[in-house]
Amino acid sequence: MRDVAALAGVAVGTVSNALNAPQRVAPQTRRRVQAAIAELGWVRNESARQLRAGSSMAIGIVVMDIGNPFFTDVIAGVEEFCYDRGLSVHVGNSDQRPDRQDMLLRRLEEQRVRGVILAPIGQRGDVAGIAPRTTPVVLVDRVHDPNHCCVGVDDVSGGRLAARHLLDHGHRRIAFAGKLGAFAQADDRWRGAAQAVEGVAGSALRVVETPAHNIESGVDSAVWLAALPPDERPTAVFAANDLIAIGLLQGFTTAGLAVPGDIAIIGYDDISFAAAAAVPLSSIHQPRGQMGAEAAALLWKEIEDRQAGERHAHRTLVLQPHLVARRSTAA
Amino acid sequence: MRDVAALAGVAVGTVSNALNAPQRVAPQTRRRVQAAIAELGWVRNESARQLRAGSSMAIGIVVMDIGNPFFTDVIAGVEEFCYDRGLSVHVGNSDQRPDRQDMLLRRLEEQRVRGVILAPIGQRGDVAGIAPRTTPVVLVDRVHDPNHCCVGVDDVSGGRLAARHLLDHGHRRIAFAGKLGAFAQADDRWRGAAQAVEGVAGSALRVVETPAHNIESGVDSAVWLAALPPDERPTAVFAANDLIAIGLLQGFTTAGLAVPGDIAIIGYDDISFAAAAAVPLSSIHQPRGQMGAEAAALLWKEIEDRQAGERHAHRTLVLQPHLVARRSTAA
DNA sequence: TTGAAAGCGCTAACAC
DNA sequence: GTGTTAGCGCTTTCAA
Repeated sequence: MRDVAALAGVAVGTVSNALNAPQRVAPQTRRRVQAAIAELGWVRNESARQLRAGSSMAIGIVVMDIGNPFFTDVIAGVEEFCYDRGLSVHVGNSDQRPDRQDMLLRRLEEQRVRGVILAPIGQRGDVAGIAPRTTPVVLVDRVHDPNHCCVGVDDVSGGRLAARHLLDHGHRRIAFAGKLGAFAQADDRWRGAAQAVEGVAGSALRVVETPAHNIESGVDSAVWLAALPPDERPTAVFAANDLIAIGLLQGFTTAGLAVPGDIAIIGYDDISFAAAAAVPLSSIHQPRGQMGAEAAALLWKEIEDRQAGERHAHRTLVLQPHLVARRSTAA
Repeated sequence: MRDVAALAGVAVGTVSNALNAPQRVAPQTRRRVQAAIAELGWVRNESARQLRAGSSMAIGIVVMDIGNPFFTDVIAGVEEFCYDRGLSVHVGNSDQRPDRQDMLLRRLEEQRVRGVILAPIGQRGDVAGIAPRTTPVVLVDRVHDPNHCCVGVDDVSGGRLAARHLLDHGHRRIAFAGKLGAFAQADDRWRGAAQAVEGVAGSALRVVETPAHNIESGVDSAVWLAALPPDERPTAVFAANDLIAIGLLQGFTTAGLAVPGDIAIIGYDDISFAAAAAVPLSSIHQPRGQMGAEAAALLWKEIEDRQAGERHAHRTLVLQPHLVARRSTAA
């Protein structure tokens, strides 16, 4: 910046003003400064700016799996909110590894981001590696944490929606394919479905446990289900997420079972590949972009509250999912 | 840090040394410093560190679509390389918007990242918004740019692979579904396929132009193809990418055409959803993680060269794709 | 082995 | 409107 000032024949303070408070500097001087900047190809040093200013205009977001379309949509929502307000967004991918999540959180703190949005790994919202007393943290896809604002989706309601949809189409022997006891989300979805099924006489919900929530688990479950005697086999499957549902579709197709003719499928998440499947998959849609945007808004509120020295009360926002009926449950 | 020093009863310089050159400070003092840090919950200020040090230990990566599994795998490759070496990675998503790409590039430069990896938007590798004379830039998924190192895949070869595979399975009326004239990649894939088809008498490659490279385009192409008289209709389609291929499968399934019985499909990219389709899709696999890792390695080499004051000669790395045959071309 | 102090590039308060 | 200058938190000589 010294060089710019020298070339423009002004003081460094004037260069700074030309950038940060243009109205305080004469148009002519401003132009000379601009010209000097252009000629020298000077780029402001954000570290110095931040050091002096005491804080950045950036927030961080750390997700547990950037390869999952669900999270990329959440990120997009966050970005939309932030870029509209001139905030930078630092994206991190913990890739399901707790040590990496800690590392990323720690680095964001070292960079003095104003706050972070976290889609945490694991059941508990334990946010080791960051001191929430210092940096505000909003949890996404997780609900009712005493120490943070949260944005989540009502998974019990979503599970109920899915099961009801199947019941409405006359299904009585229903399976739930997913992993229980590991993620609150999956447990809630199952619980909602169980509630719906309990309300209908003669209907039953059977759990097909999977080792994970991925496509492969779905394929395996389909193979297992297809091997059951037809009069015992569920006529519909509710998958804990769309990846499982996609796997189920492939497994059933391979096994020669028609979807939805022989067996119906409904998934959860409504990722774009669900609609794109050979037999478009019914699913429970979560407002992902909105989740991201709301999380960013909550975070920004918390940041402003702290700044103003006001007491901040953590809030949990529970968004409602909705049913998207497609051909896989159309029979 | 002053507080830490005060609490530990040492000078700030000693605290700094305890962190950055532990061997230069007495074990006992070191422990006292550690204790003070823990008690105060102090977190180092990266801005100050950088400002003083003159440079960061971070690189940036900007991709044109973070929702595309292709790029998330590239990112994963970059992260693997960098985290192993203690480098931070700043991920940015230009979301196909040139202004956003410029903005992200500019911000990375303001943050004084050591270099950036860019999966650029658009045909030309025009990297406005960043001064490559200052910050090294490696282009990914793009080839032979005079001003940058590049890592790409041999798309002509990939196109040839795909077409040969179809020809080997007896197909003679082949369609290419994609958008030509917009992306070098798609044009190359078509060119490779055309070369292969030219080599076989009685075979023909017909282009089905799509408005974009997404699922919807694939569905529409399938509808159009399915409407052709069977003896005129191609018996196989080579899709410019897997999204189109996935759309094709859905379109054909809906139209009552069997894949691969009535019509075969081969895609490009080998994203995980290709293997997961109801009829697993053959595809051309690109070493995505490797691309990311190689790009990071090239970038790091360039950074070191500059640092050492050596002349750096840009290199282009062209990786070879390979065929993954699955059921969609199995007939 | 530790302490003292200069200075990285910038902003903002103040003086002119 | 513009110039001068202190100081943000850290690293890194240099001296003790």
